[in-house]
Amino acid sequence: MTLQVTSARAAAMRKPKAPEANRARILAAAIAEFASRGYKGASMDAIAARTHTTRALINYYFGSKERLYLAVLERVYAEIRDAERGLELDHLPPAAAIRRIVDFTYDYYVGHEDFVRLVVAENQARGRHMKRFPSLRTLNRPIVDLLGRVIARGQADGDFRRDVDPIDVHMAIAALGMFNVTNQYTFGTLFQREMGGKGNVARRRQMVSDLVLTWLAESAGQPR
Amino acid sequence: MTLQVTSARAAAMRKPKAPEANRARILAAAIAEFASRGYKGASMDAIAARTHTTRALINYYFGSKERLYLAVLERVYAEIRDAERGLELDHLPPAAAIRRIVDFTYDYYVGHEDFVRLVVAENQARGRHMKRFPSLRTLNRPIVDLLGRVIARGQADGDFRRDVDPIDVHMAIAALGMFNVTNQYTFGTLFQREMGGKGNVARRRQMVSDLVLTWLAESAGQPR
Amino acid sequence: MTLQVTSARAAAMRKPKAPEANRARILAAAIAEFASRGYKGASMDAIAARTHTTRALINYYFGSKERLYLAVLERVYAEIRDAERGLELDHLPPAAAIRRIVDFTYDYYVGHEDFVRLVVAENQARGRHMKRFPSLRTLNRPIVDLLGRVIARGQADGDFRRDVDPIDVHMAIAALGMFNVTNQYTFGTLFQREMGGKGNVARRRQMVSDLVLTWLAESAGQPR
Amino acid sequence: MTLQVTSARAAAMRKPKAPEANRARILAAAIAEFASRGYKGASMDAIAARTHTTRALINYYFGSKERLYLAVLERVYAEIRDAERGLELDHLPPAAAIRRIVDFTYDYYVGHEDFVRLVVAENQARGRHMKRFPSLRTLNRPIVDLLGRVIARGQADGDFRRDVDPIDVHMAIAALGMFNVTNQYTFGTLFQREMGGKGNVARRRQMVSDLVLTWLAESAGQPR
DNA sequence: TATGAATGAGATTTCATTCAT
DNA sequence: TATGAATGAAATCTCATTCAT
Repeated sequence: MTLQVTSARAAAMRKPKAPEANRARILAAAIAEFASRGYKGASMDAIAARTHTTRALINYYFGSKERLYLAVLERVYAEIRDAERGLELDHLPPAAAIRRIVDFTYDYYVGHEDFVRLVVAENQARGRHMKRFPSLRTLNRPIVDLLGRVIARGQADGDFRRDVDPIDVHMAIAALGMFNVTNQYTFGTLFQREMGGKGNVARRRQMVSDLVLTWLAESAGQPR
Repeated sequence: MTLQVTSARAAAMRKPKAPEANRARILAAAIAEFASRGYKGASMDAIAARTHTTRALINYYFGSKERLYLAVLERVYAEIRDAERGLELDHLPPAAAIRRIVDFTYDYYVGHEDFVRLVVAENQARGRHMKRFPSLRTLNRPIVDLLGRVIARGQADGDFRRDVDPIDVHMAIAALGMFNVTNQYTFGTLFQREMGGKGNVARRRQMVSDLVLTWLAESAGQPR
Repeated sequence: MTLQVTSARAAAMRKPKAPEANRARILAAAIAEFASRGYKGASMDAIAARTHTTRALINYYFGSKERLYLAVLERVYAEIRDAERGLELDHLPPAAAIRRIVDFTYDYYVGHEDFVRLVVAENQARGRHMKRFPSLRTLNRPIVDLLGRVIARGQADGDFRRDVDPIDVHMAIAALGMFNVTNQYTFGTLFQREMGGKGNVARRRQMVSDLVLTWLAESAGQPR
Repeated sequence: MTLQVTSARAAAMRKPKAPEANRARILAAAIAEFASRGYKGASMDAIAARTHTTRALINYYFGSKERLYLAVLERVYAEIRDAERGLELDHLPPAAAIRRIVDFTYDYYVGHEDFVRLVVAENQARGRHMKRFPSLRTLNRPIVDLLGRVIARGQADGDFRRDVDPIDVHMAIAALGMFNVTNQYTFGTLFQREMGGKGNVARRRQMVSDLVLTWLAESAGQPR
């Protein structure tokens, strides 16, 4: 930013300091910055400042602001996929497994606001980047398969209704969990409700399980 | 930019054409622009161009970009409150009234993406404007009172469970309805689901009613 | 500034509230504003705000920003001329009369910073307005005649040197008095001296008299 | 202004030509511009035009208009300090040394109107920048020490009065010298006097020496 | 591999002035 | 006599990107 006038600059001495580490630090800073300010609001300079590098270096590593943003999206989706893969549900009865999935999802959103904000930002951008870059289109999510297996077990037990699409269930869980984070400011202000990670998180989270489980249990075992 | 000295400039014809109409057109264009691009991304020039006016005129009317944005927020919240007030539910049985509320809310979001996007943008900005301007903090919403009355009737009939907070119910309805719009791009792409106003809207909307009603009906009439 | 949209505006009722009083208030506000911020820095809006009028009205009264500024200059020079005319010196011995002139001038500058600032601003503008408008060029100042008479009396008494130009004396008095006001910020900061109306004003003022009187007295009564 | 989307812009040839020279040219142009038009009146564009660079480059070098202005102030004060340091007075008798100081100061102001105008402008701004930036507050000036030594020698010889504060003497010299430059337009017009570098500069300058020296000599050698 | 230098586009805001009424 | 409406011209600052080294 500031210019230092060195009359005779020594162009020779350069200190190549672990490019991978640099890259990782830039990516972490970019996640925070894009999550915090959105794509347009994010500043390459701010990211450079957070990492003690320069705009030029970031462009050198990632090519452009947009490609950096893509790397960010890829990273946060990879992380949630990894986390979902860690869920062990097979030893749980179906209803308990559903509660486990809901709790995991709800808590993940509460604990990873950056992820939530990035997803929202991408939607506000109408999925522009996701559309243009195939690498982001193929990201599927383990959570749907897990849900599918649990639901099947519940149906086999006669505890869950029969006409259930796992994606619908995931949508409901995600919607209820995300709203707690995404709309915390307007909803909290308008209705005097603590939201996000504040207030009675456990209670709000349990309501999500209850909603899903009562719906799954309805008419189960009855001819339709 | 240019340094040439325009000593005496000839000001061209002015046509003062109905200031109210101008103001209204500017506000409408601002709603679209802010909803489409967010606060930072929105351009005063774009709004001026959409309305065949100038940046200076917009500042003359609204004072600054921020105040224009506030006028936008106030307007869209006023509109949804007005719409909610138009709901007539007293002649409907409780369960039907709930369905009516859900349908109304769901359809309002689908039909007013601008509103949804503005709410999301304000949340992404961490409610900065809502915090700073008292006029936006006092906006309450009729929907909660309506819900409260319907729930009370259902409880009186013994059809709804007893421990129900209307704000919780509104939160669930809003969450499920908003997600359909707010996350349509990422969710739609990742799980190959048509979202927003596309695909089987009625089916997704009905699932919301079902979720809420099965939850409301649970344990009703039983001692707790 | 703000726009109030009155659907059907009553163009009839106007309240003509003493145009002269308005004009005077505007002029007073303009003196303060131009003195405070300089010609370029002064804002027509600020003047309008100080007087609860509008930019348009000011232009209506004075024609333009420049003509308003001219009226300001004329006014403040008229005021100092009037004040100078009030000086009664004939009954004082020459040396005392000189002290009286110095004190008056010094105190006038200290008590009328607006005047001083306007004079400085006009000089910073290289006398542009004074040059262009004849009405400002003819402003002479009674102080020089007063000084001339006092000096003549002192010379007649043999107390003052012979080769004295009253304008030179006025220049010295004005320079020493103005500097106290005009350079108070830089000089005060750089040399830790209270200046302007602060600190030991009487002492600084007396040094001016002393300087002038010792100079006037030098070689007096001696053949040259 | 224009809304057209320049998707991929072809950046033209750049010629990085000696950053130090650029910086120096910008600073020189800034001195002239700020001195000529004051802080507010100065235009970054004008400075850019004078140096065949761009506003953006100036911001790149100096950060902002204000910081550029600070660099200007620092520079001109550094220059006068350097010039003052060059004065050699020890071989001169006290009275002659005083004349030398007066002549130097008077001529410096006449020959460096930019410096004088910048000092005046900063005072008109009420020392805002000097206050805010510590680097400008610590600027002291060698001239006061020089004066102090000369005065002490004169007192030791019994030629100068005893109760003398060198800062007071400098104030008088500066006031009389600056007035010749700062008020040249109004004073010259009102009293038909050539001022600044015009007219009988030597005569006006000598009057300053005379004033100071007669005052310094007064009561010298007498018990007080 | 890395970076300082440089740039052009774009964004908001201020402001004096003018016109129709 | 007075004013609301409207405007064009500046002015500053930010920013992503690129080039030469």
